[in-house]
Amino acid sequence: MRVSQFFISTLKEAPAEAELTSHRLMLRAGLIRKLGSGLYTWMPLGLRVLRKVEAIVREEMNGAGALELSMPAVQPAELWQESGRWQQFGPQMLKIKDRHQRDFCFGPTHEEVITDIARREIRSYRQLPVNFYQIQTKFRDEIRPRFGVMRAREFLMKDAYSFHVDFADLQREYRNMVAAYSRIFTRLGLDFRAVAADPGAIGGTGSHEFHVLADSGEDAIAYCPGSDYAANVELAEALAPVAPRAPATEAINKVATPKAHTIEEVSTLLGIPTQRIVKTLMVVTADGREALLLLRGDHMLNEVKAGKVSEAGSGFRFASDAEIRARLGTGAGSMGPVGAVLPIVADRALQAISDFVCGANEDGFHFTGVNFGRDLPEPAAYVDIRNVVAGDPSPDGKGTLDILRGIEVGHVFQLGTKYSTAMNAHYLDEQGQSKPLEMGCYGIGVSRIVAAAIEQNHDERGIVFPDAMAPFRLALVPIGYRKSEAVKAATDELYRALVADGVEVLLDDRDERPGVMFADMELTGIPHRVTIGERGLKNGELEYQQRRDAKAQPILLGEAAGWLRERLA
RNA sequence: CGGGGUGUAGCGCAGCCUGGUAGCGCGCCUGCUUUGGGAGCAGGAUGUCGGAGGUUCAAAUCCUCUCACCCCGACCA
Repeated sequence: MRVSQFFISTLKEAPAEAELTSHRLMLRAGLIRKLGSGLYTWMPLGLRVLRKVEAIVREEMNGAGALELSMPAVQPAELWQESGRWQQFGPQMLKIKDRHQRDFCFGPTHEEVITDIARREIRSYRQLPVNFYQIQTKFRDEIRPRFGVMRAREFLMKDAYSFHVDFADLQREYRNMVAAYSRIFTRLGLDFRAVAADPGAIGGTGSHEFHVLADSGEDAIAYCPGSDYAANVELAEALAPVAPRAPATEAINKVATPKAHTIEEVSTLLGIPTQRIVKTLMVVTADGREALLLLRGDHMLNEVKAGKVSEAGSGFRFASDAEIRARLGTGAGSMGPVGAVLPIVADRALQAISDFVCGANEDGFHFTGVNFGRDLPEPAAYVDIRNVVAGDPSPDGKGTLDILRGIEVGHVFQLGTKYSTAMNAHYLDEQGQSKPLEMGCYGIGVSRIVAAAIEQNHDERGIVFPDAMAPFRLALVPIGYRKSEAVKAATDELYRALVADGVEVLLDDRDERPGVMFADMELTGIPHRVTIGERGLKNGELEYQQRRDAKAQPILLGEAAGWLRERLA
């Protein structure tokens, strides 16, 4: 491709709205343009990248035995009412009406449609197992779209759904998909990690996420350097402390802590480390029950875990200041469990705490020297409701945890019979018995991968695409293409040879100054570059440089085509 | 949805407080010169100042409403 025949539209400055590096670079490089919130046009250059990712995903899915199909993006409401998700999915689903005022949605996912296909088409165990997938545009009306295509409302997703006679076969296919995903992200040249995850709203018995590792990632991953343990922090278990609780040595004492409302402020004021302060949070469940959650001051509440304990239930929220005052007679900065009449949920770490500090349920006062079993009742149970932190023991007992940040680009679920039961998708087994289909589902955020790859691979000059997803493999940059016959002749000959070899080469034949061409080729992340100039041609040489290299190396003009063919193979 | 912020030329921004002819840089167009790291000179085009209403002799500027977008939280590929 010649730049003069293509469309390159780079920017020196990124629009002010773009904060994240990958978003800025995608805009600057002209890969995408924004249409509206969470809506992006993929420009020709960007679309080439997206198609590369798509092709690799497709190849590996096919290779793993999955079958591609294509389902409608617009889906009738009836299916969602049947599964119970028409209401449950909530405002994130874009609901639309047709001319007859019938309800539809723009598909945020396709469990319902595929289950409908399965119940119509799959009648016998002889048709199983089967794994269907598609690569398709999805729409989720996110509360807050951000970071460009990283969290767009309209995005490209590969979604696969498998059906099985029993759970054992589902687990077999699940492992098959995990292996396929690992091949996909490896081929894409990404540094990634598969981690155990919370199945969340989609439900089911087990799930793993695939994360591209990047400091800017929105998810925290707990992993054990000494073993293969890795889990989303949402899920990673914080073990109960092994050390027994030290005996109480202090008497309970009320101290004035004016203007100290946060754990940090109380710690500084009293000169007591945050580990010996107990943090009290008041929550209200969806059905109006109230409870207190207790955590060590240096720990953070894990809302996913807390949502699973009965006192909090699913869908709890934090109590408002007014509710706290009404129940405890104090502000949020001085609340505590001593004398409180609410159910208490204590984190496991508190099993080992003694002589601690907590709010006194009186504005501007805290207690010191507090001990469970003496100053307040021992909590009925200690449960895991906190986020693990670096240095915590690994749940597999093989060392300590460390924390990494990642961008979720894939998620696999064992759904079991959740949808097949709700939607009556059954098959007949060998004995002629009707059984619900066991089901798995497997997603990859295709468009998000592009952003994640850039997040992981860039420098001050721009994008550094892994070879496998670059829009072009090689840039030819002639200097004086329209001035020097020698440069033009050498460039055209090399270009023809490379095109004949099937190399995806971009020839910058614009009448631009060298700096402009270099800057554009680097910004857009093309991994290899050959510069052709009169200076080198005098010695029969061209210059070759990889995107990550600081300097170019000379290559002989006569051998260039062959050398590059080998190099790029 | 709660909290914070921004809307002025394609992009980045100034002007607003203290009302009085709408500006700067980059980009774009033309010409000449230049040509190994985002060129120089000369000339040029481009704005319903997000929208509506109000105050005023006069509104980008003050007031009210509204819309859009961005950032921080809960959701997710």
